This record gives sequence, structure tokens and C-alpha cells, in this order.
Amino acid sequence: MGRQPCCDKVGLKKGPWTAEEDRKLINFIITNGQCCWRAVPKLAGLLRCGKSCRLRWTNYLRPDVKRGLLSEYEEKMVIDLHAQLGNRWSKIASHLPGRTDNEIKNHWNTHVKKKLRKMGIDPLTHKPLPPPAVEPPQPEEADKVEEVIDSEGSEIVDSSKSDPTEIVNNDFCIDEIPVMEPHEILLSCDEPTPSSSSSSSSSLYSPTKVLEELHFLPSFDSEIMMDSMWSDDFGGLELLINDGDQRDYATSFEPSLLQYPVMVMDEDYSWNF
DNA sequence: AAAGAGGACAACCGCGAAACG
DNA sequence: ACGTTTCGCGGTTGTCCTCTT
Repeated sequence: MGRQPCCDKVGLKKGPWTAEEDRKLINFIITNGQCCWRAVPKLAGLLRCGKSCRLRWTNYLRPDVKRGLLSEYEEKMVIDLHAQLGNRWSKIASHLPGRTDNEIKNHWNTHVKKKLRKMGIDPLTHKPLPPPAVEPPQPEEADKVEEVIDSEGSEIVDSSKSDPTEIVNNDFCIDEIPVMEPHEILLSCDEPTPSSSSSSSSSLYSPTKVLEELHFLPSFDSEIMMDSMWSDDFGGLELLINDGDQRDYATSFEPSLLQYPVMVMDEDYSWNF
């Protein structure tokens, strides 16, 4: 007996989400909170499976999702955490507030892997890549070999070939690239460098950042707050959205909060301040 | 300017774990 | 204790965009 599919696939929409679908999902979750994902599409009037709704909300619509390129500091964190945790993207993401596992995974596969290889570092093992094979291929074989390098050298390494010795020789030519030792690129994650942490993301307001700044609240924990936003007895999201009274109340305790703009949903259903 | 190639990223799929009855 | 349901994760695919020829 097989698993029951997460949803009845007949008549369900797939592919990119439209603004209208986003609006429906956001409205539903704002009104009802996150409940059983399986029931969400039906209740929200969406022709999507629950899984798709969860993914869309988690990765793109959630108000605390930080968008845009990873900062230098975030990228270094990712590299460092990947060295410790491997492909546990959700664990890595949990160390980077506002970033999703999917986003980090994509960034890793499209940017970081290449960058590490160019630096002469194996992105799988985080160890220096050994020099390429010295023996030149036979003239007749040369084309074939080049083909293999082209198709595999820039490609994701099959996880089944986890033995690094099987993959390194087909990777980038590192003749002209100085090899860096892992310790030269791995940073400790407990001391953010001021320059990097304030680089690309510093000018942007992120909801998470705002939450982190709410330190005046007793025992404040941004994760708990994000959880609480969906509970019945907490108007967190309303405060973040546009509740003037709540905001006045909060700023009466902490006037510095006035520096933060009020969070609103744009006409294109993205969150803004 | 048009076509093709490659890159980037959003979304899907299948599996395992956790929760629940 | 066991079967079923639901959720979350990681790998993979599909589509759109940009760059190159």
C-alpha cells in the first residue's frame, strides 16, 4: 500500500504563483493563522495542493522573509555552517534569520560552489582540491574528456559519489588559482565583522531585524514572537501591519521604535515598511 | 536583431520523521 | 504498538532572464 498523495492532483494548478493566488493565501493566513496545510487551499479558495501553499508561504510570503542577495557575512556563515553541517539546509537557514533553506540551497548551488572551486576548495569536503591529473589525454580521447569536464565540471556532484577522490579531477583547472586553506576562508560565526554585516543588507529594513530590536520586551525572543503572531491572543502581525494604536502603545514603552516604519502589504502583495 | 546557451531562481517531487488516533 | 496522516527536508526540474555569438 503506497502513501496517499498529499493532495488530489486532478485539476490542481502548478507552476508560478500569480498575484491573485498570493493575495488569497496571505489573506487566509492573516485571517486564520497557519492551520492544517492540507485544508488551506480549499478554505482559501486556491487550486493548489497544501504542500505548494506551505512552500509559497514559507519561502516567499512570510513577513519575516528577507529577500535579495546574501550579504558577504551571510555567505561566509553559510560556508562555515555547511562545513559543519553538510547539506542540512534547514539547519543552516535556522542560523540566518529571514533566510529560507530553499534560498540558501539555491545560492549555494549557483554561487558558492563555483566560488569555492575557483578558490581551489572542494565544496563538498571544504578541503583544498588536489591538482588536476598531469597525464594529458590521448589526442583521440581529448574531445571526449573535454566533454566530460564541460558537463560535469560545472555541475552538481552526484551525492552518491560522495567520495571526493572520485570527483575532484574533473573540476576546475586550478593552475592559476592560488589554493586557500579552509581556515583562511572559514569564519567564526559568533563574531560578525562590522563591515560585512553592515554591507548590503544594512540599508534594508527586515521584519526580523525589527523584531530583534524589540529587546525592551521582557524575555523577548524573535522566534517566539513570530510563533505568537499566529496565536489567538497576540496581535503581533496587526502591529506589524498597520495598527496605529498598537504602535503607539509600543512606542510609549520604547520611543526608539518610532524609527521603524510601519509594515504594510503592497499592492503587489509584498511586505513593505 | 535574432537565436541559442547558460545561469539563476522558483517550484515540484519523493522520502523520512513526527504527530495523531 | 501500529497504521495513517501531515509536515518538513533535500534533491531535482522547469521556466524565465541575460549574455554571447
